[in-house]
Amino acid sequence: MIVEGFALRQKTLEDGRRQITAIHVPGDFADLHSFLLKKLDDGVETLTACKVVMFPHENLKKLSDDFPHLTRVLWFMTLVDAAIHRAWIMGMGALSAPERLAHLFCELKDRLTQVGLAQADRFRLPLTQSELGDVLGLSAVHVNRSFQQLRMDGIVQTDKRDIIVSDWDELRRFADYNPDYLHLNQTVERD
Amino acid sequence: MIVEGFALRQKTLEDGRRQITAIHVPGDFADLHSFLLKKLDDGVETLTACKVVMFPHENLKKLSDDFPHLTRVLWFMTLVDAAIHRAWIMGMGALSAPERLAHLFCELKDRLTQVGLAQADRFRLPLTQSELGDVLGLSAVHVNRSFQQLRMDGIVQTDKRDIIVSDWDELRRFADYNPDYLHLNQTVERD
DNA sequence: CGCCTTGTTGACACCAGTCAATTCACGTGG
DNA sequence: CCACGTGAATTGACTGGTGTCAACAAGGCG
Repeated sequence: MIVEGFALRQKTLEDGRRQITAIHVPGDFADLHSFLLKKLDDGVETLTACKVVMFPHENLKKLSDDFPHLTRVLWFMTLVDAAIHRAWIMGMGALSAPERLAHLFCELKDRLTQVGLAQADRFRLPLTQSELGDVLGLSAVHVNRSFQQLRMDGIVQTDKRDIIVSDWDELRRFADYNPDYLHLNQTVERD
Repeated sequence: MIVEGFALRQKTLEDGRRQITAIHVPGDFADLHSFLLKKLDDGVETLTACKVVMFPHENLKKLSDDFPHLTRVLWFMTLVDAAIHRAWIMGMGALSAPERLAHLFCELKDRLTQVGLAQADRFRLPLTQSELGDVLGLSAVHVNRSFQQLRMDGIVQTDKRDIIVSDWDELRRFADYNPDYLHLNQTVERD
């Protein structure tokens, strides 16, 4: 399923606590992981109106039988997903709340730029502060206070749901962000 | 590279903070992710004496050209890695410190049982409390206190580096643990 | 025996969660 | 056009979980 919109992947505990484990931006192959894992233990929820392109598992199976290179490209996409997971783990374990928020902004800026959905100084973030809390493992109130700190420090401005940053390098330094893990513009060699 | 021992995957920040993003148990294909991602941004460190079996990328390339089913099996293994990453994200964002520790114990018990390295009521955990802190995003001191709470609640005992649990179901309930994400015993269909 | 790593403990500071109230933005219906 | 309702953002007061620092105990090992 390829999504033309924003979607979230989340896990929910017995007592209602939930954690968002991935953010899918337009163009992402949202549940490619379910091709081989079959029953995926977490659910997907759309954030914005989404056009979805379905890809039946039989077709993927056939494709992976006949086109080794294309298979490697799809595999590569899931490996990038895993690398993003690791970056999030790093953020949740080692970064402060404002740093985590800043790190997420840096990542989304780069991912959205890749699909032409970010402007030079800003991008649209269709998440409420409460949802951001479920992404970062913070309470909604603390997300709000982290926002305020980034605004007071002058490294992030907001306008409605737009995130505005004039000096991305400053934000990247603040968040200790290194985009290598996204493997942007990398190609999967054919031979 | 297939490892016959314990190893850690970790990310390090500029200022020295580090976060462990994965624990490899004996039998894991430790850096299969680097096959297509090439430069992996995090490093691997061994915990115990390890025998390693190297697998050159050219061989993997050839294998994925000629054996679609085997390719899907390898792909599947990396998808399980990603599922484990998501479970860790869930734990770091939604669980308390003792719950996180208990959740990790449940996961390692199941993974070690699969390779015949766990006994019915215990398994060997070759990590210091400080390293556990870097896994769970906690300070070493707080890992120690979480240990004490689990011991006082009577759901975990320790003997040197052995983790001893008499009632796994109780521990699983405490940690809200569901092993589905490990996809144990699942096969990748050939046709 | 004495070092060195690991585990343990206490005191204290601070980051982050909770709860409740208020403001704000926005859409809807009268 | 305005009153109202709803969800989101914001604020304050307070609590509690977790980090930090420092000291000490407990083992493993040369």
